[in-house]
Amino acid sequence: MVAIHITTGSNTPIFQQIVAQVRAAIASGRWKVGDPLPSVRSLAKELVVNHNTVAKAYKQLLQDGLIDSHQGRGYFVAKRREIYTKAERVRRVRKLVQPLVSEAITLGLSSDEIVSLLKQELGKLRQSDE
Amino acid sequence: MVAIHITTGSNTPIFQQIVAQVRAAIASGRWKVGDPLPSVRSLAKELVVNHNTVAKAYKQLLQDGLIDSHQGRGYFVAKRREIYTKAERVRRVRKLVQPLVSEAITLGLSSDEIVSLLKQELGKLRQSDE
DNA sequence: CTACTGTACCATATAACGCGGTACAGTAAA
DNA sequence: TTTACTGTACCGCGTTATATGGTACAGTAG
Repeated sequence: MVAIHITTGSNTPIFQQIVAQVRAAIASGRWKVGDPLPSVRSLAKELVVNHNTVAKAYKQLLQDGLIDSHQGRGYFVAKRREIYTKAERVRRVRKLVQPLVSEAITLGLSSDEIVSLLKQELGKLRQSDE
Repeated sequence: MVAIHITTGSNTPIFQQIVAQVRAAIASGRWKVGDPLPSVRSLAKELVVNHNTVAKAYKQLLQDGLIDSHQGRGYFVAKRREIYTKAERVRRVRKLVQPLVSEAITLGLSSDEIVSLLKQELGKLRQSDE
């Protein structure tokens, strides 16, 4: 069991769906440092997609520093590294927050509701991160 | 002055950049109900893009119910309509919040920092909404 | 040796994106 | 009415992104 599922015919590319879900699995603590990821070929087989598509997703995660690769052994959840400066990390998150706020407000949600939803999602994470 | 600017060579399509910025302008209160949007052709000229690209963006915003169109007159910021049920709106926002949380956490931000960033962006909005 | 890993290619097909052009209907002011 | 704007709908074209299928090679572990 891998707990990754994709939706073909979606507006978001398959490889991005994989990236997002691996990222979520790591962020939530479901996958811990050192845990092996499903191999490129096995995950491709399970999702019924091409192995190149999975490889593309893993390549992205590797570049983001979220996973390590060991030729012949596989991919593993990486120890958290600071690949960006504090300012850069804040900048990146802000860039994600802005469209979220715009959409949520135009959808008719109140500020309190938005904050509440965020806290709710944050609450789903494990406290295991020091 | 229109206060819309795009970045060519970005990973996000031009028409989506336009959608996001119009949405932000409306959400922030900078553009109010009834305000005319720049015409398809004039905005296209200003951004140095094709008029079809702007039309595509406006079509999206029209479908989202954020703007009204009047043939021969132009586009105008629409009165807020509830085109989705409460549950559906929450569901949509949650779908946006989840990847944000994943990315922010894996980037190394604390929950408090994330909440703080959100509140900060919310604070930039006008209180003019009823 | 064998079967698994990552990794790197290649060619191909399809779709998305953006451009340029054309066209037509509605609106408003000269 | 004429003119100059508006939205709107096409068409074709080129470029890029996405995904597929195949092949190949190097490293790892039993």
